[in-house]
Amino acid sequence: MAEQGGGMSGLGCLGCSLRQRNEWCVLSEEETRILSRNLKKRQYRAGETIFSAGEPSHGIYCVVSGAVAIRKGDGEGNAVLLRLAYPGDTLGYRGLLLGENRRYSAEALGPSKLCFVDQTVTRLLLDRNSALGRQFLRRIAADMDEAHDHLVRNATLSNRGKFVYLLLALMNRHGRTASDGSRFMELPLSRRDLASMIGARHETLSRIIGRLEEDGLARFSGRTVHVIQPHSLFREIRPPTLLD
Amino acid sequence: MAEQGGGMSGLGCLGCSLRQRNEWCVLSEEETRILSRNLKKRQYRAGETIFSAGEPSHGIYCVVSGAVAIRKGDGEGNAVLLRLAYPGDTLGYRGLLLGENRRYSAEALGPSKLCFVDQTVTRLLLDRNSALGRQFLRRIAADMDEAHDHLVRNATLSNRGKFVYLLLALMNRHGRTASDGSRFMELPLSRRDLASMIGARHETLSRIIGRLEEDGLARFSGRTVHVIQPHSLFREIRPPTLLD
DNA sequence: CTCAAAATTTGACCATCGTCAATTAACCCG
DNA sequence: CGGGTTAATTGACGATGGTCAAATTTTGAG
Repeated sequence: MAEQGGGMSGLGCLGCSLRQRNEWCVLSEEETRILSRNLKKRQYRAGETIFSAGEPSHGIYCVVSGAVAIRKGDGEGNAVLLRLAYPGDTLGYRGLLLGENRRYSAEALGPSKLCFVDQTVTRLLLDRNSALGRQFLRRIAADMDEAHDHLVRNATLSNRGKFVYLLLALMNRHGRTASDGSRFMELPLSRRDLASMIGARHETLSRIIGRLEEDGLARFSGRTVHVIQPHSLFREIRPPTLLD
Repeated sequence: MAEQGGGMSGLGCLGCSLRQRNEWCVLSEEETRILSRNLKKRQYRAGETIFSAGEPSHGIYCVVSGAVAIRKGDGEGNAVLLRLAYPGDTLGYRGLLLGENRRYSAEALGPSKLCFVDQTVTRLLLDRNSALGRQFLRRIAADMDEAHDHLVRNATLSNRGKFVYLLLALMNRHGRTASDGSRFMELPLSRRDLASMIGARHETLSRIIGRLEEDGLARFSGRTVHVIQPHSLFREIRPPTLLD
């Protein structure tokens, strides 16, 4: 039998700290118990596939811990890493709403826990609690904004700019600040995946990384990155157009 | 007093042919009347701004006729044309859901009619008819898919490829087929806007267009485009990887 | 620990793209 | 219709990015 809930043993979702921060927060205590009883929590190994593009949607996933890569192909072998999902994020709501097959794949980047909520349960809860629907609307609207911002950056920035932006974004999630103000992190992605996130070849990314090191903006060693002066990176993508 | 409804005089929204095809189709006759009484229909001239990024959202817009450009800036003067909206499309729902200011601008490309529905009315209807919320969810989910596809294309295709794709998409909306199978259309956009849609400079677009003409794939004259063999254009973006 | 496979880096080379500048064409207001 | 402004094209050139190939490093299975 699958473990239930997100946190301490018997409490189920009620004890899940994530509940405060995602759409399920509007559920009553009883509704939360329904959710608890009907979800399947599962641990994924690094690299394991959670679901794949093209297969039917049976429900949604909620990231509990770890990080998940959202990949989408163009039908010709080329696959792009669209975004990363983190604890509190909900995946695969599109199938729930449109009843279509999955349009992208989800893969655990490292060891990750996800909760699966079947369609029937979600629909039941959506019917019982209209606020839940509103929460989903907000979630999607926010995702939409993010996608639009992404589109604008892609149209505006050079590959180097896009990568710098990506680095800063990853740093926000994965970085730690040292006592001297410099920041460092362990990259959750291979170079190939980093390259696919900015729509460039991995060879190109290698060179971009090389140039960033030459320019003294960052130091790369395997998956470890040190950014000495985060400010300098910011300047890269926010050029001194007007006085800032 | 603003005109009401979308079609023949007294019928209001009930007579609006668009209603069949957008989210409002789930409203009852009485709810539709409420909608009719509370919307403001307005004609916009070519180039006229419907709303601008940064200003507060007071409601949503429904495109009745014409075409609308959705523009989004990156905060540094660079503005990108994200997409075009056509009759039946709903604009600006994000503000309704998140209560935030507009994140993009909307501008009439040619003479266009739009209906404005105030927040309070939309919320009233959303409360009365829960199916309406579901419709909005579907709408946004579909928009989301489109945005993701856009992201994948941007990461995958060259500028030429992106432009060919754009041409074919515009052809679907604006094109007519001649007796010999060739297609032609009047472009709804300036070269600059076309360029910004594919994230390229207008000089680059000029050269892409030049090369497409050299290659005999299309003929451009002002805003008129002739595509002799639509198949050849398709081949551009769907290379003969495997046997098709 | 060892070895093979996969990932990453590097080089060479060419195509594409952006920038600056100059020209030409199209458009709008009066 | 004219004049001025904006849009579009073209050229030159440097910068960036993609492709192919080879070398090097890292990773993972056994």
